[in-house]
Amino acid sequence: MDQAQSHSTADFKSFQADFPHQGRAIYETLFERNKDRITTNKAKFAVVNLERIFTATFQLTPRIGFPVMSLRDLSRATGLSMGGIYSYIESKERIAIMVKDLVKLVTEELLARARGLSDPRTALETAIREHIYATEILQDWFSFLYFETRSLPHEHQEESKNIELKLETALHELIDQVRESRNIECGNSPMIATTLIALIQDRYLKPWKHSKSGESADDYAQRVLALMHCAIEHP
Amino acid sequence: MDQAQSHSTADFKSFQADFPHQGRAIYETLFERNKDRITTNKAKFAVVNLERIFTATFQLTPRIGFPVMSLRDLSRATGLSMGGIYSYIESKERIAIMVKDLVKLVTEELLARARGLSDPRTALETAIREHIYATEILQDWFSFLYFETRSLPHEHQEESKNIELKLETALHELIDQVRESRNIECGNSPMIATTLIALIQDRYLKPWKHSKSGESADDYAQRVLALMHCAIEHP
DNA sequence: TATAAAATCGAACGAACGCTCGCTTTTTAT
DNA sequence: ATAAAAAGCGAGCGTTCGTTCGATTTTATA
Repeated sequence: MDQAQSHSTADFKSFQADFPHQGRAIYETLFERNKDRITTNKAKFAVVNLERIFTATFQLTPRIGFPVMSLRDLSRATGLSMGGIYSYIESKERIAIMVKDLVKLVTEELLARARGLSDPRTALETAIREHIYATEILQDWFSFLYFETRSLPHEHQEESKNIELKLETALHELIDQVRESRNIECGNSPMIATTLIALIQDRYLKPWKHSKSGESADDYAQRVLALMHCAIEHP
Repeated sequence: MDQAQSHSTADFKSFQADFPHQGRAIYETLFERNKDRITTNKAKFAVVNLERIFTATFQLTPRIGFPVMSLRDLSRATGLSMGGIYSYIESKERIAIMVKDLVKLVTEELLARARGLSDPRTALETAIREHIYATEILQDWFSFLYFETRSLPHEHQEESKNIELKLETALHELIDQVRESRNIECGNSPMIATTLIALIQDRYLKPWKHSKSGESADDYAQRVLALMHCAIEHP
């Protein structure tokens, strides 16, 4: 119990200290969840090579886009042969599907934890703050999914949109709960939820804008929350 | 004078009535601006075929992305042969560059007009409202540029980002002017400008979200402006 | 250290790509 | 109506793509 909730802390540093989806743990997760599609059996090999594959993908795609990245590019950037790569993916598009899978997993875990908090205001703030923190750590993954959703097979494309729609609905409901507890009535909760998601995304989608200012994730989260409370309280 | 300012009106319908970049006029502009690259001489042919090419592009790319759209796809969707298409574009990537060009033209025109208004509050509101209206009319163009900027040659990629950066700077300065005139001091103007752009973009980038609610451009603009004034006045 | 198993390799394959160019059809002008 | 000019065509070019599979190297086991 204590452990399961241990990283619902309020600043980035302590979030990062307990956040499970970082470093090689990501690739252990990926390996476990795709064991049947991967011909290599030993985690020892899989983890290091999956890391190579995704690191190279995130290095190549922001400049040129996923469809333009060829497996020869990927082979060069990973140091693996084409055949080597294909013992970890059954097809090129599987790379994109695995990214979608991890982003979905992380988003749902964070949302579930926030929803578990009893106080609506704390739940709402935690949901937003932790999404900003998680997308800071997993920027490459979230950014890739946003821009490359079009490269996914149709059913996975729909699933990718649903990740966002579910989060938006959850935020909108939490906002309504906060307002109820304070007897504020206003119909613009969906608009505020849209704004919040747009701001969370803006930060990880436009590093060329945000990294220039150098604002920390903590400061950004604080600004987003301030704007949110302003909008909630002055309808 | 009167005529030059004639479409700075406050609702979508009257904006649309005077907005020049609509229908075949777009393709006349495109033809004029690319005459030297287009082997066809007569506007009569160019306008109808450019329209076919861009209509087909905007029909194909949202599902599959620009790099995956082949010229054979485009040939099928336009009814033109491959050779026919190549008398209007010198290369596939020129399609994307022409989109960037038009979006840049429209954005700069709107911004210049808004800046020309003397009252800061009116200027700020006009800039935002008209951007929402213009992106409603030219949704395909703005959406294409956002997602396919990666397919552009490097220098055009930079230019595409600069369109957004210039708009953001302009909005942030206008917000400061509004605050000055009311003696409100606060350092979060850049954050509000970021929010405004994120909200304008959200609407044209996610039709699968916004068209569901059926909210009109007028209503959306009203909500965005309300949120903005709330944020400006309660620092 | 020998041997079986697992992991890795990369040349080769058919398909599809962007683009060209000699030809045909349509339009314009006399 | 006829000739010259413009527009449109599409098979074919060289290249590159994602993917495969028999050969080779590395690892695990005894």
